[in-house]
Amino acid sequence: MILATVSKHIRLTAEEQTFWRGQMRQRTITKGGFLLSAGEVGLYQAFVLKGCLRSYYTDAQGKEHILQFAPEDWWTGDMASQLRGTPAVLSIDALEDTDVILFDGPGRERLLERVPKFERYFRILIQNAFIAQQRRTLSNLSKTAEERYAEFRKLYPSLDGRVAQKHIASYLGMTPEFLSTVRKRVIAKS
Amino acid sequence: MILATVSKHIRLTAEEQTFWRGQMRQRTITKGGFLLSAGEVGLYQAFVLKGCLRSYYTDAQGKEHILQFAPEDWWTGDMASQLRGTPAVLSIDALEDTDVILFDGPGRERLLERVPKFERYFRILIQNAFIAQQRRTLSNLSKTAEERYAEFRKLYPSLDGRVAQKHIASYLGMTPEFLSTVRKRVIAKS
DNA sequence: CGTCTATTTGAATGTACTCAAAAGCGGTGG
DNA sequence: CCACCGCTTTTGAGTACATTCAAATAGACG
Repeated sequence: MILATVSKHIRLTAEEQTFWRGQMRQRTITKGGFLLSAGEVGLYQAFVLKGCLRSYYTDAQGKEHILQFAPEDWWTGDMASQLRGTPAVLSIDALEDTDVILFDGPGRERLLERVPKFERYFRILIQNAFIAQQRRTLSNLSKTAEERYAEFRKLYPSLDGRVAQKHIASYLGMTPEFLSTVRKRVIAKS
Repeated sequence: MILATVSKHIRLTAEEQTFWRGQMRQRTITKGGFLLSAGEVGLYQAFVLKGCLRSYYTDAQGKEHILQFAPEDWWTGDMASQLRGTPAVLSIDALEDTDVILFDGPGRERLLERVPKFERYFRILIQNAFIAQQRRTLSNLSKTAEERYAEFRKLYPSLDGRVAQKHIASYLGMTPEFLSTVRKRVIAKS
């Protein structure tokens, strides 16, 4: 559950937990449904309880590039858009029927005001996301396609085989055809 | 100055400013000198007052991959290492004689304890860094070498021509030879 | 079962890399 | 002040990795 995740980083009183719950809404997104379409303002950050979302960018040629998968216990959202109220660059949709908990900007602000400890929680959350993102940049710069695929399987153990290969290819920045040949090599080795 | 940068995001009393100053140390790193060598624990986050640092990763084949340039007004450091006390993956050295302000972990904790508003400052700081890092990942996935170089010139206007091209190539994930040909094309267009 | 989409396979192409050599540039010492 | 040295950048030829396009196979879902 989400409170278990939160309490790994900060300790909350019963009253604070209640308030926290009051600021969030729950929703189910059916497979193929959207949490956010590029161009809208991304009102929510979402925590995935069950299922899997993907956030992606559609380039000028109409190609989709997956920035992140968000299976169970991951947060996702277009942070730049929510924070600054600008149109979202990212789209977010569901690869499976997915249950999420949603946080809007005002809800977060109310929470931060009432329970300042959450500043810490959010800081740690984002810090970890940032560190992970840096690692990914370094991977892109220094690793071969084969190594990156192997790395993906470690990062998202539950997703290999669960999401379409063309999506994994998109996340890794290669064509599905090429990933197909890479897989043969990687799997042969393991 | 750094306090100008800080006060863009949070308001500080004179007393808080004094306390903040007390937690930081200033240092000069001469060209070629190191703020951090991979393998050590990265004790500091650095704010650059003047000059330019680079943080980079050295891969198994001994190739260097630049993660970030930090000219004036940028923060840098190996966050994962500082936070978790693990050996740094990154090295950080000076491309020019560079004046920095240093923050160690305990200093930051004291500051957060005494002036909790800084949670907010650090959160915003990291949030922006995270958003920027996501943008870079998307660039790597979706843009051509030419477009990425053009983007670099926008992101670091002061650095093109100021740092060696081989370093820019390393940051962009291409060979210096190839960047050289890319430049010809990009500059011809502008 | 049949249809639609995803994955695999293969051939041809292009983009970026390696290696090698020439040209440019900056600093240092004679 | 100029000549030389070392390092960076440019140029070019040959190569490798990844892409595109096309077709065949396999899987998923109604």
